[in-house]
Amino acid sequence: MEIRADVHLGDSRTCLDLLPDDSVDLVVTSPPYADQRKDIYGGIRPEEYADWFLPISEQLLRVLKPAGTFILNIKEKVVASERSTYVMELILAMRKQGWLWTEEFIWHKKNCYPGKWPNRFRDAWERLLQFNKNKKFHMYQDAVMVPMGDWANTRLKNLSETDKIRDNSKVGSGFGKNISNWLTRDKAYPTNVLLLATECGNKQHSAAFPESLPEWFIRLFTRENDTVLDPFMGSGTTLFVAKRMHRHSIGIDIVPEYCEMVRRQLQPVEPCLFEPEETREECAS
Amino acid sequence: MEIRADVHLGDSRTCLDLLPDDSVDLVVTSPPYADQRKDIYGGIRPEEYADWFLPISEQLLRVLKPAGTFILNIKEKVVASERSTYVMELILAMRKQGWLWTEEFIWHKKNCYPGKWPNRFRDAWERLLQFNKNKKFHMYQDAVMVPMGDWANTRLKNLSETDKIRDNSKVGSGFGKNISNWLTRDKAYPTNVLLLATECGNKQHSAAFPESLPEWFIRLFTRENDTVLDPFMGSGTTLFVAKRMHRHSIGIDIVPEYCEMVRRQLQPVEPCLFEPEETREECAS
DNA sequence: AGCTCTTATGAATCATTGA
DNA sequence: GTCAATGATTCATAAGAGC
Repeated sequence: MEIRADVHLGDSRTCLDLLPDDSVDLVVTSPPYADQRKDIYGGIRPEEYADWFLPISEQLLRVLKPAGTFILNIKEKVVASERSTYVMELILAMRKQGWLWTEEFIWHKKNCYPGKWPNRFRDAWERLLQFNKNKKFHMYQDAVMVPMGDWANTRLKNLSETDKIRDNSKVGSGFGKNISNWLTRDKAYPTNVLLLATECGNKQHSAAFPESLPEWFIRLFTRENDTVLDPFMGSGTTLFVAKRMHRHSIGIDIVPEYCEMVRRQLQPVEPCLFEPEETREECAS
Repeated sequence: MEIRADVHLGDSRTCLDLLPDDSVDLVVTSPPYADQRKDIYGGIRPEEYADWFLPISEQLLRVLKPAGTFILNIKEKVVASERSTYVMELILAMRKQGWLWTEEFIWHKKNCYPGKWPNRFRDAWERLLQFNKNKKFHMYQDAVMVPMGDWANTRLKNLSETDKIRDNSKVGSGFGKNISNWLTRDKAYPTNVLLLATECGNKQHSAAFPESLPEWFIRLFTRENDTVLDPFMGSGTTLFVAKRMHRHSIGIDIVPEYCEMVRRQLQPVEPCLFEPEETREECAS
């Protein structure tokens, strides 16, 4: 079966109209935070954030399947020495819209941004809010099991001293490329805290989250041939991960350059081997 | 100078009247969560939680010094498959009361309670909400610095095995015995995520937080001879830590047994050596 | 392959300066 | 006075080079 990956250029406030009701199994996205990156997205002010986002979440509620899940990655910024309250106000408003606020996962960032201020420490965590349409939803817990403490004990001997000291609890994070290779009897269920590093690669999108983040939620809330939606696609991390995991995906972004770039990278690489030079260059870019 | 540790038996809603204005440097407490421990505290329903807590926070706002800090350890429970919103509503209400919501620290629990549910993972984190009266408050950041990664990398190899083991797992959360002995250039400021284990001791109080938790905030927000208040004292962890760190402390609890127990344990142990048998027993209990 | 060393950089925050 | 732009500050991690 062919795995689809559709990229739509446009504003999620209008583009989501195109999607049919009850057609998406998982929405996972990281919208622009309030007052951030105003050069690209227009910069939503904290006090206007809920009003800006609610029409979008209303559409998401429509296109999501009854047993589907919506994961929202967000963090409030500091305004005048206080944490903004717009995320809390958004949660309260989305519940009135009909969403269930099922859970709040924490992304504990191993390598957060440096800095020093007189009355504040470095911010090392973000929210991963889970919303659902119904109390019953699909959750494939076995797909994200992590190696047990025993594994960590034996394996940790081979790690550097730094690793031992700074991070001696590998269980509970739930990440790793080779999770599927571990045997069931050696695995445990993870917690609602995700301990992983921010991406350090040279992504052109200024706020790309690490691949392991959508990967974990796609694994947890979908199966093969399900459909994943990211209404703020950005550099396309969610779509690439979904394709690799054999899930259909839909991405929406308002920036033409992102859409072009993602479309290009989504094309299969293999055919290039049999095509003339000039085409090969385009595929390789 | 004598370090005071006062224990008041009674309800914080009325007992706090006894304390003068602007007299406390730090409030750190873990109140009964909604609908928890109803056998002891009466069990506050989630929808009534803010109304129940607001008179107390109003008193705390009064007794706190202008440059003081209020740390509130709390986590919403799950009600009907959803996270309750009473913590968010409390934050919004306290801001209207005059509090500044300066920061939200995360307590990342290394060893959280085991268990398995069909649509939920283990809860491995709690909120540590920081409130202040003013934008300017006392914060002694140097007191909680942690060794740097590079330091661990290069220097630890030269330490003995004993030293390695003894210092294990203290890094990253700002805890440890000899932090003050390390040179300034080898230390880094911590983040707003506290990675520490839940206490495994056989405390009689059902919700005792680990000593390192109040210790960290006492170190960060007070100096010696300052005053720390815990309006929900419980087993008295905050008071014991404060006394050990040479801070005055005030504890309030509605349960007579807790008050008696804490008063007993706060008495110095040395005099028992010169007292008759029956008194010694009481001190030792 | 392993190990060490170097380097770039990531949804930051505050104080100050300028419009 | 309010708002916007700039500079100073800072550290864990991944990736890559070199041996």
